Amino acid sequence: MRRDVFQAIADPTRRAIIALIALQAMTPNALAEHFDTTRQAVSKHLKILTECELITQEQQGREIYYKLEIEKMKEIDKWLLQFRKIWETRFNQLDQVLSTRKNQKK
Amino acid sequence: MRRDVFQAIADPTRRAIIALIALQAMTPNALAEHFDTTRQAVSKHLKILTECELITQEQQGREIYYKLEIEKMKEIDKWLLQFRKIWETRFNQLDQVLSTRKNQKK
DNA sequence: TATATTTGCAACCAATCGGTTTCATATTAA
DNA sequence: TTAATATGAAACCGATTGGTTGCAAATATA
Repeated sequence: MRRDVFQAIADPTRRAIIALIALQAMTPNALAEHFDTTRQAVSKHLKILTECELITQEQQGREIYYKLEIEKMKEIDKWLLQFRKIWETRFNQLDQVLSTRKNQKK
Repeated sequence: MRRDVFQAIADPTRRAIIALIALQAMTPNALAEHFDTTRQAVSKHLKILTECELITQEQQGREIYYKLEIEKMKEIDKWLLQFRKIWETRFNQLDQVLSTRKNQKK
């Protein structure tokens, strides 16, 4: 069972769940109201998100509040770093082109 | 056929392909040497990456060089933005706690 | 021209995915 | 205590995934 952050955010419903509970912790029932699926389907998504430690649960009576583990989201950011370096370099190169043109105008 | 950037980066082989061609454009054969699969499997991954416009091809004789469209990678960065806001805010909050403690020491 | 190389595509396959319905369990309210 | 509510787990299902093998087409080389 491959279960990592990248596989977790591949599904649009899971991305929406993440975005929702990023704002505030929510119960499966409350979450399910936002989607066109059954509560059980949402529960399955929550299970997957829990398995890759993107979310944690907090029991409150018979309700369970799920909250985002924002630290785990940084893993994606970390992977992106290598590419951000590239596109920032290209931006700088473009910057140089522009400033060179400016100098030529002088 | 759902085909977006998030689904594309869900597979570890595809993430590796992206990382490789980020450094320099490569042919399917050259890429396949880096993996424990057939060239055809790599070709399938390239097709998926092409479909979501993460990579483009450039024919050179009978060889085809695939290169990364770094701009498309920014879509992931863009989605991450909403969460980066949160974790930066939390960092600032921690910062405030630390500076408050400093003041208390005075 | 005949042969080798590079590539994409089609057909097939087992495993996984995302969904459903049904059911069991735990907690709260009447 | 009984009924309602909130939840997770299991069994099932069709579609998709990531892989394979075999083949056809295009280009380069002998």
